[in-house]
Order: sequence, then structure tokens, then C-alpha cells
Amino acid sequence: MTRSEENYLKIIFHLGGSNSTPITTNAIAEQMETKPSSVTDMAKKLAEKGLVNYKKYQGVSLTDQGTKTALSIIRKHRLWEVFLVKKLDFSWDEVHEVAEQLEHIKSEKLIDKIDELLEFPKFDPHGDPIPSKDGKFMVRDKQLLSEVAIGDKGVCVGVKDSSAPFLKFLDKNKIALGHTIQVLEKEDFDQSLHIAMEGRELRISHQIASNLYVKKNE
Amino acid sequence: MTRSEENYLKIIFHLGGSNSTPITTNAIAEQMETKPSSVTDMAKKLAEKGLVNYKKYQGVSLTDQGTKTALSIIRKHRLWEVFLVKKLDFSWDEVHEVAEQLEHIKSEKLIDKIDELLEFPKFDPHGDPIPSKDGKFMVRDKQLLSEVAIGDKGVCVGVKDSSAPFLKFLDKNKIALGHTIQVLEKEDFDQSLHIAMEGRELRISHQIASNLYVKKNE
DNA sequence: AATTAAATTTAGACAAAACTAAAAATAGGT
DNA sequence: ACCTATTTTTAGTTTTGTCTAAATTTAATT
Repeated sequence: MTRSEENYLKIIFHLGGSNSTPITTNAIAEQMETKPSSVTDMAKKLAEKGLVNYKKYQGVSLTDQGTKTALSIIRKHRLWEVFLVKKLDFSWDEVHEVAEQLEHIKSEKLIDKIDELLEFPKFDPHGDPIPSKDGKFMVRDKQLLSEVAIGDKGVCVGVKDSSAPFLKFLDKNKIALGHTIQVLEKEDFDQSLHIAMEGRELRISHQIASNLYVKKNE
Repeated sequence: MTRSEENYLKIIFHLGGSNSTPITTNAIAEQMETKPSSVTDMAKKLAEKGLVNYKKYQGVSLTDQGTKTALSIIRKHRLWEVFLVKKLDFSWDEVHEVAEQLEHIKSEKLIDKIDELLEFPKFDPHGDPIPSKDGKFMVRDKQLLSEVAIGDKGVCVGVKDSSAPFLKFLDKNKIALGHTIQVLEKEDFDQSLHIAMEGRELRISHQIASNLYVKKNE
């Protein structure tokens, strides 16, 4: 497996290509920041290796083998992110690009030992689930803060957008995973929210609320 | 800097190419497990970038910039080796190939944090010195066990051959860095040694003795 | 059903890093 | 100083992953 092949599989997985719904070459090209014609070439190669299903003009989806491989890369990526945050004091907005490199290190023992060192975490710093060695991962029933009803409470468990600017914004406003949030009021005009969190009240825009996941207190 | 360029610089450094003595393309090719013609191509490219001095048929040596770069890669390699042994319980015969991959990760913050986590080690698991950020490293005055006079004592501080088979042999015979060794007798016939170490006596071949470094107790 | 717009694939090319085979330069021995 | 053996370089290919431009297929609209 080359680095490039691994990146393709990862992106196809993220675009949902294991659910039998084929992904278009255009969509893949956009994510890979490359051209559709390059994607076609790679689709053929991956199909050759039995990692994707590919029919001309019909798009691409992962085979079982391809899904397994994609999950193992995602597992590595997310474990490295946890490592960087927990052991090396990286902030959650700095880990992605380093993890993009570390995820390609080839050593099963290495990643298993990292997993052990971290005491087998189930979620990465952005709240995304970490697949186990056999490709299983927790699906948490979470919802976007923007869809929580007025008066309801929830624990912040993840972010939808994990770009550095958004994460830095959250840091600046002391919004972090694990905090309990109650929706006090929704503004009809611009859908901004008035929320209570950790003993203080604040207003956040719809754009922020629609990129924060919360888990309702059952 | 591509991975390949980094590997060339590292190998040129190890062959002694910063001491103005140029290294032949043949020697580099052998270490790189490639052909001399490929080395010529790379020599041109590295010379172009100001990392090596290269004159046709005269061999290659590192410039100051090239030496600096080589040292930073060696620093990363050795720090990762320490990390693997100290934090993830790898044995010293398993670390090399994983460190070969990890040394190419590009993040200054990452390696500085690893250095800090390890409390700024000065030597790697094989006793080789770890260059500091500014490229300085300790030169320990050590000598091969095979050259120690009869009756003299020394502390085992490093290995010359750090291949897995040799390291495994040392483990099996409970020979480890930090142990004090006294040479009791040298066999004229085959230059094998009779040594005392950690309260026991054993015989080792010349080949073993000439791959173990000791530091004489001053 | 025909036409057009959009998406996708093909064909041909390129850059990096390697190779092989052949040519050129150097070094050693006489 | 010459010849030969060795080392090193050149020239031309290969592979991987990409690109552009052109051709083809699918989808959408009338």
C-alpha cells in the first residue's frame, strides 16, 4: 500500500463509500485536491487490487477489504491525535496535519503499543470514534446543537468542523468537549442561540451551533 | 526535502562525508542498496540545492547546510528509538526499522516534545549520541572491548554493530549497556576473551568483543 | 427524441527516483 | 608513459502519481 492509495481509501470512506452508494470521481478529486482524471487512474488501480468496486462512469465504493484498510488508517490517525494531545500537550487544532503523516507509519506493534499507552481511548480529541483493531467503533447518538429544543440540555461531545480556525474559536470562548450546555433561547431572526454552560451564559451564532455535537442527557 | 534526499544525506554523514573527505558514489550506492548511477543523479540534485559538494569523478561531501540537515535527521531517528524503548517497551533490536520511518515526519514541535517527554536523552538505546537541536553531540571516549588490556575494567556503553541478530545474541547472554566488564584473559589462538561481568564469568569470541564499546573507568 | 450541459474517461506528457547498458575517466602496475 | 581494471558518468527506460486537453458518456431539458 502506497501513501497515496491509503489517502484515497480514507477519503472514499469519509465520503461514505462503504455503504454501497458509489462515490463520484469528482467528489473524490475535490477532497484529494487533485483532478478527476487522476482519480480515474487510481480507481482502476484500487479496483485491480480488490479494494474498491469500480465501474466506468458509475463511481467508486469500498469493498470489504477496502473498508477494513480504510478503518485501520483512520484508527491510526485518531490514536496519534490522542497521543499528541494527551502525551505531548498539543492543542486539538494542531494535531491533524501531524497525524496525517503519522497515520502512514507501517508497524502494527507500534500502533497497538500507542493504543495501550493511551489506555485504549474510544474517541479522538474532536469526539470522533476510534475504530478497534477489528474495525468496530462506537456510534454515539449525538445531535447538532442547532437542533436541540429550547430548554433542553446536552453534553458537548464532538465537532463537525474540525478546522483549526473553528477549534481556536471554541478555545477562545472556553467551549470544550465534556461541558454541559443548555439552550435558553433561539433567535428567530438569525437562528443564533443563547446558551448556558459551566455557570455562565453566552450567545453563539447558528454557524457555530451547527458545527457542535451534543449528546442529550438521557 | 524528499524522503530519498534525507536518506542520502544521512548515509553520506555516516560514511564520514562532512570531514571534507569526499565519499565515493560506489560506497553510497552500497549503503543505499541502489546503483552508482542513481547516486550520481542524486548527487547532482543535492549539489544543486547546496547540500553537498560534488565534482564529477571526485565523490561527494556534505556542505555545512547538508551536515546540519543530516544531523537533524539522525537526531530524530535516535530520539524515536529512545521513545520506542522507554515508552513503548520495544526491545533494542526492533527499533531501527520503525525509526527509519518516523525520522521523516516533518514537525519541529513533535520532535522537540518527544525530546522533552524523554527528558532530553543524550544517547540512544545502542549507545550512539543524540545530536542536540543545534547539531552538537557528545563524543564519548570509548574503545572496543577487543582492545582492552588484560586485567582492565570498563563499562559497556555501546555497540558497533546494531543489527538485530547481534543485539539478540547480547540479550540472550545478558550482556547489556551499563554493565561493568573486566577482561580476565585473551586466548592467543582465536583472540576470544574470558571476561567477568555482573558477578559471573563468560567467554566471548573476538567477533563479539570487536563490536562492543566500553568506557574505561578513569 | 433531440440537444445541450455536465461529468467522466482516454490519450499523451511530465517529474521523481530508480534501473540497465554503454561510454568515459581515473588509478595502479609495470 | 602506457595499458588495463575499476570506478563513475551518461543516455535512454521504467514506474508511480500526477497533469492537460480532447473525446466520450450520462443526465437534464425542452
